[in-house]
Amino acid sequence: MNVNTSVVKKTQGRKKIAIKPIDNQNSRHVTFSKRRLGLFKKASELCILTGAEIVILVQSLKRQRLFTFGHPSADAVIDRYITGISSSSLSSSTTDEFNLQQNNQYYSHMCKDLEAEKKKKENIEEEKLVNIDDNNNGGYWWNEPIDTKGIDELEEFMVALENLKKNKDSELRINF
Amino acid sequence: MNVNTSVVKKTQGRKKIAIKPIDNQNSRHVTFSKRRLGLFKKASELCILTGAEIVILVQSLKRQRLFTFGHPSADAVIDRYITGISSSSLSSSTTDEFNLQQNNQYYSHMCKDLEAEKKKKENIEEEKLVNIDDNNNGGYWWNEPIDTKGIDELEEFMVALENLKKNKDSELRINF
DNA sequence: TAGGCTATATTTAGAGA
DNA sequence: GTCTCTAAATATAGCCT
Repeated sequence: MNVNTSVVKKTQGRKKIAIKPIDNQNSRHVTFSKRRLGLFKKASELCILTGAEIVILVQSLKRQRLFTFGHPSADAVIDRYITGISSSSLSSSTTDEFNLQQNNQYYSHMCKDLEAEKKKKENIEEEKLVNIDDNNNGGYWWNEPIDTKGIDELEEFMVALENLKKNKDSELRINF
Repeated sequence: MNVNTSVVKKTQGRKKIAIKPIDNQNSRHVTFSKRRLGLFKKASELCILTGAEIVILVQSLKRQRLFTFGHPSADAVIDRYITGISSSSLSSSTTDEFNLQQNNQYYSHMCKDLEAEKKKKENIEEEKLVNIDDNNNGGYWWNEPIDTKGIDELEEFMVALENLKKNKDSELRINF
């Protein structure tokens, strides 16, 4: 009277878990993926709702893959972080253009298109940068994972970023 | 038969909102605070659950206040990001020590103590760094807001961080 | 290995203190 | 500006495909 009779719940639903390291390799990976996505979604909502500028770097423990989220773009905000300049509100198109170039080497996606993008993820290698809503909110994006072998590119990226930083006084003095 | 009779709901409960810029200054601030906290909490959970290393920079639009979250510490991960080094898994205590020093100039809190800390937030100016669980998970922390006037300190911090980066080859070659 | 599917665990909007 | 309280909106753990 229990095997497969009456109203058997299809799933147990979400189970309560303790916030402690997940031992099982597989579940940990699943959780990592799901929650990383959730985190980025929350971040994008915070961006849109409050106009905040956010950067998130997430590095997986095992795979050493780096995921980033940024609005208006990770490098723009990090750059601002590094230089200590808070030139306020909206980033100029000049800066954004620069950033787009910088980020062009990664597979990038717009926040709002996450759901759609996920469905054609197989073709992701082909895409370089998808920019959709760049007038109002400024555009959100995040990188696809860059495994350890891609670190060289990352390093180049950061070198470029640092150069940007150093030249900011003369070249990127926007509204500060 | 409606004013204040029978079962009147105490609150409307959570209302559904559209993800678009909040016009009302006050609600936007409230939302910013609440969701920023929620974001950091999610991040800390992701850290603990999957052992990921995370950095989050959040800059408010109006006040230009900078909030950061980091595990094992923002500077450590950013540094790794900058140098492009992914020396894997657990950070050495040496690095952590360094980071603690670096972060010491900010009001820092441990993730797990957020709830408790909030209650004595008034005394926050007095505290410098609260480190609680530094053996297993490595320790999480986030900064209290640093307004525009504190940018100088931030700049100093980043300079120190960059120095760390430059000297890494000779000084901080841990396990890479 | 990643994508659906519920049923719950959590988060949080709105209002008050 | 912050903290609490509630009820409803979301996020997501464990399964299954």
